[in-house]
Amino acid sequence: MPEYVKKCPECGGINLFWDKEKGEVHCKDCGLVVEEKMVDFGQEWREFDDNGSAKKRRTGAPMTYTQYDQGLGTEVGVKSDLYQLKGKDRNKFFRLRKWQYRISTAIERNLKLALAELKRVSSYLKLPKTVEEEAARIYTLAVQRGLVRGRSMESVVAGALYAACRRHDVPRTLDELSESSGIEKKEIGRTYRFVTRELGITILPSNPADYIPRFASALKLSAETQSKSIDILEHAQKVELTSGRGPTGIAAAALYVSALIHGEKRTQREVADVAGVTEVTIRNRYKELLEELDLEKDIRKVKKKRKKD
DNA sequence: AAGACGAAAGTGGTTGA
DNA sequence: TCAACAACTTTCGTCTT
Repeated sequence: MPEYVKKCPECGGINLFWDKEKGEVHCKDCGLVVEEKMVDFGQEWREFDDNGSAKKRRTGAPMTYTQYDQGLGTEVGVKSDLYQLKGKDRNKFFRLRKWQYRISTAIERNLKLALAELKRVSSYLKLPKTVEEEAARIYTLAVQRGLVRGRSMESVVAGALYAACRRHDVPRTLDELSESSGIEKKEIGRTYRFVTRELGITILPSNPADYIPRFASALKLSAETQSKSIDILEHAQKVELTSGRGPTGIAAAALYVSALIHGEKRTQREVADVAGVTEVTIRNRYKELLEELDLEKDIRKVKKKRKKD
């Protein structure tokens, strides 16, 4: 059973499908993405009160990276244990404790703040839990390696989120991340590259097809147009038109062409806006697509048809 | 008049010497 | 570290619908 029952505003069908992995709800009948930014109904595990919340929990939290110490804190000895030691050992123990305390509080304080920010941005973009977890993991690693030094915490959070999105094939554009985090696009890109390189995270170039449903829905295009554009993309990939190019531009061009073919014309500007690229880029990709994939005949057909009407 | 097209110059990033 | 380079953008003039 779906979490809620709702009708598709486009076709009235109730065959809505919640793709938790991508954080999108789409209609299986017409392909409309009804709500791409789902509210997360999941249990809220984090606690924001500052007074020893970890100890006050009634139940144990699941092991999770969105918890600043993964829910499994370690303390070096408790006071009462210390009195069993003597002299040097005891001093050593105190020193250790002090260091442990200093390091961990510094890191923890940072993580606490950062994860709150991460959570905020993530819920603004309505990212799925898995992505949020991944981002938190990446951020935690980054802090432990001191990669945040010299960079703003927020930008690293944004970078981690972006990386996590990419890894989970839940593409959000840099623009979207930038808008929701208030960090400049360049900066996010920079820290994203830095962090992934330093942590040795390999990220596959994102697949243009992943962007199609979202763009198509923003443009209110039919399901046929959508699947046609995915066909085009697959074809384009075989001819190696896609490598080296920005995935959003290609996705946008494919969508533009297939909309044209299906008589659901959108202007280049409209498509460009939702895809976050310029008309020029669409034109360039579009031209390449036409050259390589002999789609001219399809387009001519549509044009003739339109003359008749 | 709006949209499509293309040329030219500029930007930020990668790569290779 | 610097220069060449590719992709993409911005801007602007021209053609098409």
